[in-house]
Amino acid sequence: MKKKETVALDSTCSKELMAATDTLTILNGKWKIQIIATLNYSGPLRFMDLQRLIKGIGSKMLSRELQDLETNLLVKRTVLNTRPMTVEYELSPHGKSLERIINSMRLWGKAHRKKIAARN
Amino acid sequence: MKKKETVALDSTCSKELMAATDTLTILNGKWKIQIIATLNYSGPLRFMDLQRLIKGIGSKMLSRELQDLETNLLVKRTVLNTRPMTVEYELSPHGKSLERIINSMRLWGKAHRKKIAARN
DNA sequence: CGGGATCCCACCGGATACTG
DNA sequence: CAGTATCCGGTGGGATCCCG
Repeated sequence: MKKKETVALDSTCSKELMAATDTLTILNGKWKIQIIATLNYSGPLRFMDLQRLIKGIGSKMLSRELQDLETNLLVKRTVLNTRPMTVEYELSPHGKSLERIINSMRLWGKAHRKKIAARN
Repeated sequence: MKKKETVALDSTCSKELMAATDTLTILNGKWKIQIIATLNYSGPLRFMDLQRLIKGIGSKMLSRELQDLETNLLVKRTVLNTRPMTVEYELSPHGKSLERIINSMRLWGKAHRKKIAARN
């Protein structure tokens, strides 16, 4: 017997496309990629260290973007029992799984720059 | 003599990361991915056909997003000599080169949904 | 048919100040 | 140290109307 299709295939298959848009939305925001890349490169970092490493970001934005990433389980937040308090942020395995995609985007972006530059 | 580094390698190598952010920016906007995927699937389409296929988009947004994509050389716009006028849009080869990335994002997005759903 | 012009609002993101 | 509160300008995107 014939296996039933799990997804209705309309012309654009927008149900499937939503997953791509989800990824875009999660990565969106002025600092998300830098935060992820910084944590991926440097390992666990405290709030202030992140702010120092990511040039130009304010504490409000850093805080909000980290909360977004934590909500999406990409970043783990750990409060250390010290005085004054310190908090460590680190990429979760799920967060690290973004490395391949970010790298693809980095490569495509570089190729794209050349295309645009050659456009005159 | 020593070749000079073209990019200063700070801890996060933000110059390289910019290319990834570029890609994000180009793909950003509520409808870009749908437009690209629709053109990729259906081939050349007229303005109205696109609007019919992409449920919910208004003419203003469709127009603006298409202009963005055209500026970035992802889409080719062709005005046909008919009455009343018709315009055809199609993906450029450069635009088609996004297919792999969009597909990666689609797969990651699906995996991410499961992760989030299992979070309880 | 293929858009542009206008209005409108929600949200993004920066600056500054403040708190436990 | 690690944030939150507040204010504020800019932009994204929808609705509607209009034009060649």
